[in-house]
Amino acid sequence: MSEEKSLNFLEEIIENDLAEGKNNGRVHTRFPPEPNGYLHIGHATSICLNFGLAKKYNGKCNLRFDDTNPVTEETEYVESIKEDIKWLGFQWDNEFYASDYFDKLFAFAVTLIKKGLAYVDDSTAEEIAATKGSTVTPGIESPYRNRSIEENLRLFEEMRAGKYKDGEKTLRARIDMTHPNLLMRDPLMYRIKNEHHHRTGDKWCIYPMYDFAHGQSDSIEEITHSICTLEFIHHRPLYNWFIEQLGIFPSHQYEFARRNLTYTVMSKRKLLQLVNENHVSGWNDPRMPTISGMRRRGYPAEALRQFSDTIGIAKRENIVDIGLLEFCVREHLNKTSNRVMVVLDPVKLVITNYPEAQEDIFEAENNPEDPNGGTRKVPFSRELWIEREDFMENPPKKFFRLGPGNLVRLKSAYIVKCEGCKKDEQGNVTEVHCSYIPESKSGHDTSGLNVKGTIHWVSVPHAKTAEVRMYDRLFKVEDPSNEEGNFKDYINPDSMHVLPAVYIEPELAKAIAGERVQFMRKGYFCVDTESTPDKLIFNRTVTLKDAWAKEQKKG
RNA sequence: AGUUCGAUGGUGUAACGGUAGCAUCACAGACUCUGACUCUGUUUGUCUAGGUUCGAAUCCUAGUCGAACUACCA
Repeated sequence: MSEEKSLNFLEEIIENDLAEGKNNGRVHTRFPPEPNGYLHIGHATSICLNFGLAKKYNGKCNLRFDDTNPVTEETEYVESIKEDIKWLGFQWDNEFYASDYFDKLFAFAVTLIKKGLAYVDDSTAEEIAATKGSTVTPGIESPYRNRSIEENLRLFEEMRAGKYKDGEKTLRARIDMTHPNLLMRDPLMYRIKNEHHHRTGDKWCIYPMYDFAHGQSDSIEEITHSICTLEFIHHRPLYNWFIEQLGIFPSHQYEFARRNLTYTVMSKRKLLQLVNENHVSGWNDPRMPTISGMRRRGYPAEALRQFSDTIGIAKRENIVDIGLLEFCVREHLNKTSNRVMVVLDPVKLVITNYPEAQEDIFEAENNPEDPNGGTRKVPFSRELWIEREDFMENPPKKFFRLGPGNLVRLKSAYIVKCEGCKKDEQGNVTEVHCSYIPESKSGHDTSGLNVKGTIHWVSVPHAKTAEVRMYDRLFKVEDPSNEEGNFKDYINPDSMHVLPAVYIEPELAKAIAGERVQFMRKGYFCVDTESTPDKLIFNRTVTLKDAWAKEQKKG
């Protein structure tokens, strides 16, 4: 019996609408990005919401690019957005562009002019701002507000025909300059931009403002539930006003609070800065909170969807702990990724009683969480690489790894007993010496020994190498946008640490780009897109939880 | 200051007048050929003050705190 999961507030609205027979039981949502940047994890939430709701209620979801500003928009962004949505596991029912509606929007504008509800204004941007008023003072009506319908019609046609320069004239809605909602004080509908548009080319030199395009675009597509973030709540009365005056399909807008994440920034403006100023390698840098960055980092789409589902949706301010995202990533990766042995910070282990010419080939389980995960062959010899941190000459009480006299299991191989180490003049350990117990062979252990610690290793003569990029949080503080000064002052200088040549078990050399594995006891890693068979590159997706590190911190 | 929205453990989210629940985090323990995973247990919360009611996180009033709005951006 499955637990009845409680509905979020949008699902409640939809179920009420359905119960009342609104829109003939139709549910139609849309995801409306502006193609001026790459999608980030916040968009992922919105995508999961819009596509998820459509799916849940047997409805449809459009992808619509809100491309009303030719200056900032590019085809590159359109392509990346489509790729990200598909990768997340969603397919849109229709692909539309606000620019598809430029003719209709122009006609809407003409309709409003004819109703005396829009006028051409010759005021400059500064004049319009100055007469806007404020939250406590009313605005002042433009001297051009009462032009005749005929004159407005003529001037608007002239605007379209290219008779005027950028900024010389605008088309404004004629609403109420004393309205408490600043957006209702004769908002701009059209502005002149003699710019080439990524889709309409040079057909237009006037472009509708977002506010004059968005609501009507939803209406044209007969979107039943227009879901957006909270900051558009003040725009809703304006969208409704346009829809009512035009007498077109009444889409209804609902707002939710955007999700913020700790240790990162989410605004496109800030992300663009990180890219342009080379704080990161690009929009898909694995440290970026973009969908493409997370994909490259190795975050599975399932984890992003799970995360979106877990954090839910509401209308209150929030900042979600990035640990929650990392939990979702680990949870999925734990079930799906193969285990391999990689030594990141090596020191040599010599098994003094193991013959020099000898080697063993062990059969190691790929994934203990997956019964069908299969096995792989791992070669073993007298000399192995192990992690430097897995040996201590004077270990503390709860240290379960190698120290003089200690017994430790070499994963998938033998139990060894530590006999000491070799050091250089500076006192650095150069070799750890052990003896192995032949009866303790993995899978055929008759030694009767029970050891507390297990460590990973790579056979020295068989080892291959790879570059590993150890990623950490991009920022040092939880909420960089809310700190004193510039958010860039809080960039974590150690957000990427490159290990040029770590030792990997030979089987791993076959890994291909995008492949995700668990480096045993170290974390989840993913083969980077820049990786080649000659030069393997791994990105650290996320660490494993580390109870020992925590124990040490306690001191 | 005005308008609008909001306030439940550290974080996120439920409870729709009737036992404050879930996830994560933290802590303790069990298990372990990954100090992972898994399992068990524990701590921590209704912004404040009044009111209505047998009963209030929920309804009412007042206050407090937070956010958004004053781009020819979206």
